[in-house]
Amino acid sequence: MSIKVAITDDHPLAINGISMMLASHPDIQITDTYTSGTALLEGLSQRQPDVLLLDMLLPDKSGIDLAPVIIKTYPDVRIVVLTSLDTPAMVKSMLSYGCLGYLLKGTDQHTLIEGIMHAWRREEFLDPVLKEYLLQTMLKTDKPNTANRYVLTKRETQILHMVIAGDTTQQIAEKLFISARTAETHRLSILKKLEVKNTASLVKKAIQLGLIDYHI
Amino acid sequence: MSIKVAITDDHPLAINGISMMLASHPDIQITDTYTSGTALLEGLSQRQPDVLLLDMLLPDKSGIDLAPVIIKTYPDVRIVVLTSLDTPAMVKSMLSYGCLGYLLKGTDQHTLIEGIMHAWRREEFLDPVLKEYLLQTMLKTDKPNTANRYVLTKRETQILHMVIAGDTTQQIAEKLFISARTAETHRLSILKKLEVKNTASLVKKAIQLGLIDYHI
DNA sequence: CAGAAAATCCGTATATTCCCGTAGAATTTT
DNA sequence: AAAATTCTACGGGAATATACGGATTTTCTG
Repeated sequence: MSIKVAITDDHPLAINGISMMLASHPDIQITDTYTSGTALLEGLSQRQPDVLLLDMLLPDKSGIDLAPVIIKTYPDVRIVVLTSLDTPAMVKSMLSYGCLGYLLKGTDQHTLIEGIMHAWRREEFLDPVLKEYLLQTMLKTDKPNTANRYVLTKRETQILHMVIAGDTTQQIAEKLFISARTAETHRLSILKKLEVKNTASLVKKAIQLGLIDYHI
Repeated sequence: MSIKVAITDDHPLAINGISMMLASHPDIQITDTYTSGTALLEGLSQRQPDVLLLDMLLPDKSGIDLAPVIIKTYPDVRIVVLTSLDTPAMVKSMLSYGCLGYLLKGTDQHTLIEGIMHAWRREEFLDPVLKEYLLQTMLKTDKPNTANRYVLTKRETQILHMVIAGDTTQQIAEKLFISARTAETHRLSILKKLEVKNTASLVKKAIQLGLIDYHI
């Protein structure tokens, strides 16, 4: 038995660390490592691993965009999310897409291997630390069962980017050749979908969810 | 010659990776590893390394807050920032505080060791990738020499946090027992200091600068 | 202690965001 | 082809945020 594992993380340092943790295991074989979303998609078209360790924050595409595509195109690839992004909303989203595991980057060797093994057997597995944390969050909030996916439309995504770039509704309208009302409607839809009340929370949440690249 | 190196990163995985890269070097000795800002400060009060590898994003305190304190208290400790936060503003800030090196997490073994060596000799060292990138950014923007530190007062920082938490001016005023006008004035000061025009840009910039912790 | 910086307060005015709707056209899904 | 979703567009009104200018008290610092 040899489990083919691919790693996707924009930090070679992290890939290094993960590789070290897995190197000792006889049944695990690291076949590919990628540092960007495009590289990953390209590599997958060539050959598929059994288990894919996927980081959420990549330079080009976010994991939240990649996961659905990968699962649809390569249903045999089991995805284990391995990231530091640990908001409850994020975890829910990724699991609802069909990701099997969700590990935090602070995980230890034992948990990491356990996560990979579970995913390989197509069983769900959550980082124990995360499990505890989610439980606490659920207990504190009123709405326990909202499997929110935060799926924005193309237009909404486009406008979200412009909002975060600092454009006002008026400017957005001008740039997109639509009326300010329409731009406004989109902004409101985004606010509702992301369950926030104002622009400040919106920007924060969008960054939390990895919906946008906030660098530069 | 033995250089004592301490590592601070909230991800054990990253610490693992860094350790591996440095393990082979005969002159480098890893004396301490920390996963939080408080742990770091506590550890430093016991014993100080020659070189401190410091991540920007820590669970409790941000590197931008820690660096000035550490440099003031322990001037013998050379700080090398090792992070994925790579905005020009951020780099400028950290260097102006007295950090000697700035490396990206995507760095390779050779560069990492070079950075540590330079810092140990009290020489500045920038990741070559970052250098190139900064150059490009400088060429594109109009204002090349603004050594802006974005120093906010205590009150402003406090209010910035509340803004990003989603509070309105009114709510901030109520929570802090000040008039809405005052809260407003502070918000405007923050906008001016950070050179932005609206809340969306403010939140983004604050996160870029590492001024706030956007996790959870 | 003196001066500087910070925190507090206020008036007026405009700009922008947010909330409540409705509705036809285009696109995608079933 | 029918159903669902998305995109576009518009109105009225309330709430917030931004801009400009000025002023007093408190706190920090040399």
